[in-house]
Amino acid sequence: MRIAPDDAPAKLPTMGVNQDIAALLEQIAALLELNGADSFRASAHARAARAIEDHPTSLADHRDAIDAIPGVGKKIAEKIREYLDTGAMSEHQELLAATPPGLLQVLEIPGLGPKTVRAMWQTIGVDSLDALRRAIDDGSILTVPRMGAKTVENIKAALTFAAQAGERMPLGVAMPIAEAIVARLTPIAGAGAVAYAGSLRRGKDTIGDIDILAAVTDGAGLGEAFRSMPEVTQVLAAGESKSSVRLKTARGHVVQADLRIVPPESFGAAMLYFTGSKEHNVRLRERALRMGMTLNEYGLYPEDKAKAPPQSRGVRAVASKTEADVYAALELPFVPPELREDAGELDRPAGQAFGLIEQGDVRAELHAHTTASDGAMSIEELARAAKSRGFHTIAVTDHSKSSAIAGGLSPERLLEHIEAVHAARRNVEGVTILAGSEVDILADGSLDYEDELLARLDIVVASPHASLRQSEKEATARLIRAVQNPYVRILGHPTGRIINKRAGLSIDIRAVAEAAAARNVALEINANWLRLDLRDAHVRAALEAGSLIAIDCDVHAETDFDHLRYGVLTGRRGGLTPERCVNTWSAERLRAWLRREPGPEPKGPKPGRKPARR
DNA sequence: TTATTCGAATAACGAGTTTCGCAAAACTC
Repeated sequence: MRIAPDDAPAKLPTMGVNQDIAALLEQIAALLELNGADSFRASAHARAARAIEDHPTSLADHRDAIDAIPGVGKKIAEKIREYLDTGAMSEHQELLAATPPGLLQVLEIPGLGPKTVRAMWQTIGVDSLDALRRAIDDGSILTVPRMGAKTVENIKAALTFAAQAGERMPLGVAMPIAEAIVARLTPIAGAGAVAYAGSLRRGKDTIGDIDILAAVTDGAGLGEAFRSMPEVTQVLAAGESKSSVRLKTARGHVVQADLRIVPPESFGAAMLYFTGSKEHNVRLRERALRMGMTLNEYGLYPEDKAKAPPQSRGVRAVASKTEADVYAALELPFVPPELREDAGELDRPAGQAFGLIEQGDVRAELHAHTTASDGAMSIEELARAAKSRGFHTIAVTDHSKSSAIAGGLSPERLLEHIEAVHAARRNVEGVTILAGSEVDILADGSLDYEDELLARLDIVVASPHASLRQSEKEATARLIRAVQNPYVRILGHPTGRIINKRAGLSIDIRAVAEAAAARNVALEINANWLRLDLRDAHVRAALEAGSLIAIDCDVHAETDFDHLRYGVLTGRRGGLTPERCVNTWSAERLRAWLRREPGPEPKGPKPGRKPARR
């Protein structure tokens, strides 16, 4: 189905057990901070929450694996078991009883940290966003220690910002904004370099704020230009080397952007620092210390125990100019930005490259719609567009009959459509046009067309579109049954999530990927930036389970081909190599895979007859 | 709270900017 940004919001969190546990631990971390507990205790809970959020298997089913997760120690493992047994964590309940729940929202406001929020609570009883607004209005907020007129102004602006900005911004919204800023600042930087960094460069599916780095000898003009861009609504910081602004784009997006200026010789070290993740940087700095060096955003320096930072004392850096220099000096392989998450990427020995997929490797689009269902192009227009992008193969996969609002094809119309594809082949040379279908996976895991009809297709993409609020168990069984259909080649947008709008199916990705691997079926990364489904953690788990991956743009209009970069970024975050991605294969290899005999029949009662050979 | 390393004690990155109140805390990435 065509997914556009203006789709009606429908927030329906259907969370898995891991997500529930992660949310609880996250909240415990915030509550600990508010109660003035040891900050290391708080951050330990936050770290554990992140680890569990991305853990591929449900902790409910793998209780013995809990202690093995890095960042989860004895105490937190106990709390998780308590939750699995009782549905609650007593420490969480106690903290909640001792802390007004509204304080958690106050803590979310940028610029307000735990110390300040706690002070406001203890001195004037601010216990919610409403209470905070009242305290601002009646001036009582000024009686809080270390609270002045300027801070109050900033809080007011932050409240407005939070109301406008809402959730984290999708990758596909943030990227063009960042590129526009870079394009604007580059001429001003002269010989210097300007680049975006942060979670955007790491390719995360959503972005908190936009980070821009400039490497120039004199940055005064650049900082000024950045702060006076027409979209800027507020300047948060205006230092020599650092500026921070809030801006509102012409399309109404509200976002914070930071500019950091460093001397050209520090560009690599600064890119590392500003790209993050913070956790990755901490590991790098710890490693540097163990090797007798210290790493900051200006470079990697010999550690000499002096208090003042080395760059201010004219100490010569061991490495600083490029990221690769710094990694090499730390005896590490160059880590692609997408993998810098402190998720084991530093365990790889130097000299062993990651070999991740690149956009140029992709030679086929295997999920596209035409005017026959809800696409904007005819078959021939689609084929020519694919050819102009350098693809050797394009699959026409219009919707099946149950997707009525998307103009799904009846069996009769599908037969006609197959003929139309065959006819188009005669008119468009130089690209292979596959006759396929994006077939709905019904709630019970059966498909929307009979096997006899599926047998006539070159490729079947099976996707869930409805019943997206099933339990994890039902959803997993549903998808496994779908990949076991002998004609299915790709499992399309497996969870059906829409970023910031719909959580989608919660699944045991490992079980689904194992079933797919056994049948030689590929799991799709839907590259549409509102989907990015599979998501990064799922890709990693799928690869570990031995599954193939497809990256598809789910093309409905010509510009949808441009989404490919987001799908590739997501694949890279999951550690995807070209070999494991069917879209990178030669036309011959792809053809052989599509025509292959299906894998062994699943165990247990057989759902259907043996497939006929096509 | 976790991970690590002298196994019970210890460390857990590093810098810029703002604000408040005149040196230092707080916050952010």
